Amino acid sequence: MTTATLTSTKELQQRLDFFEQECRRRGLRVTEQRREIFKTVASSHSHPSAEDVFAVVREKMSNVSLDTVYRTLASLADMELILRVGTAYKERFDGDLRPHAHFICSDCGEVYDIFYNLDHMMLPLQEAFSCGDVRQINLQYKGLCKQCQEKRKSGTVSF
Amino acid sequence: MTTATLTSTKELQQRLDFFEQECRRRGLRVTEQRREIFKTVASSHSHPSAEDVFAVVREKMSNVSLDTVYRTLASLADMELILRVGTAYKERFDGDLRPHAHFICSDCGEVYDIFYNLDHMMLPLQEAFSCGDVRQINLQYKGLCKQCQEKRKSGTVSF
DNA sequence: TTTTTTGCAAATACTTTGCATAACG
DNA sequence: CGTTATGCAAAGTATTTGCAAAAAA
Repeated sequence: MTTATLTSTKELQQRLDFFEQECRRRGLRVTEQRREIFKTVASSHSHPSAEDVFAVVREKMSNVSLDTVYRTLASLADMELILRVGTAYKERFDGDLRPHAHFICSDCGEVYDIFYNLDHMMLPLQEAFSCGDVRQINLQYKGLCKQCQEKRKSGTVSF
Repeated sequence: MTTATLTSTKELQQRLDFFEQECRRRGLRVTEQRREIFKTVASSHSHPSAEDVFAVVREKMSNVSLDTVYRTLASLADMELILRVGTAYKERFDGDLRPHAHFICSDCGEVYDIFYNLDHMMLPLQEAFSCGDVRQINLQYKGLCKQCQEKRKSGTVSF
């Protein structure tokens, strides 16, 4: 299995610079909390939850609050500076067992089917099997659905 | 975009038969609630949430409870008769923006990185773009990690 | 100085659990 | 009849929100 190279100090600094640049570009203020929260996720290789991030950041900033961590993680994900492993929405179920992918709207959470031959998705399967017993392959395309694109254009939402 | 064929009555009946067969094989009782909940998800094309399923089932069985729906959906997913669109765990974040896939354990929720060239994942992208503006591709392999496999073997958990 | 962000506390959503009764096999 | 599943109510997690004070630009 390919091992991830640990992020170097130089690389991390570059990412921090880009983070600040992106904040400024979007008119978001570069606060100590945002910087620490971003640094924590950017340098972690363990896919931390909000609570995990909170625990780490708390060691440096004893007064940071959990809701700031939630708010910041959400905005960092919106800015595409970090990724969500899941979908940020309540669980949904699918009774269609035919192989297919999903488009998931990151604004409204709507799920659309994408039927397509997914045989080539099986290629990394051998890699995956080194982690455990693979029972299901889940291919998701995340982004903004047409309706939410329109809403952002016309409305006050300005992300 | 390829359109899903609506599940025919015959096909649905076959799936219901298989559902009963699977319940019996695992020593689970075939109750009216389980049958209705399975039928609802199996014949839906809208990726319903637990609440959605509850609302539909309630029309036929006015006294069904939401916790039964939750319990049944969980066991149907464990039996692999239906799929979870998400991961059934709290959200986790990833600071590594290099393209890679994830193995996610359906028992403990642990996430493992799978580094692999994902260029061929881009193929269904055109399909996905008909739904909206794709910002991220998420490839998940779900199953049991090695540790949880051991736990099931040795312990009392018998799914 | 003006506007955004934070921390606190409280509220909300979603999901799970204990227990007595009902229902399956 | 013995065991499993259900419904009810209550608890438990995860996440979000309103608001006054603090901090960035």
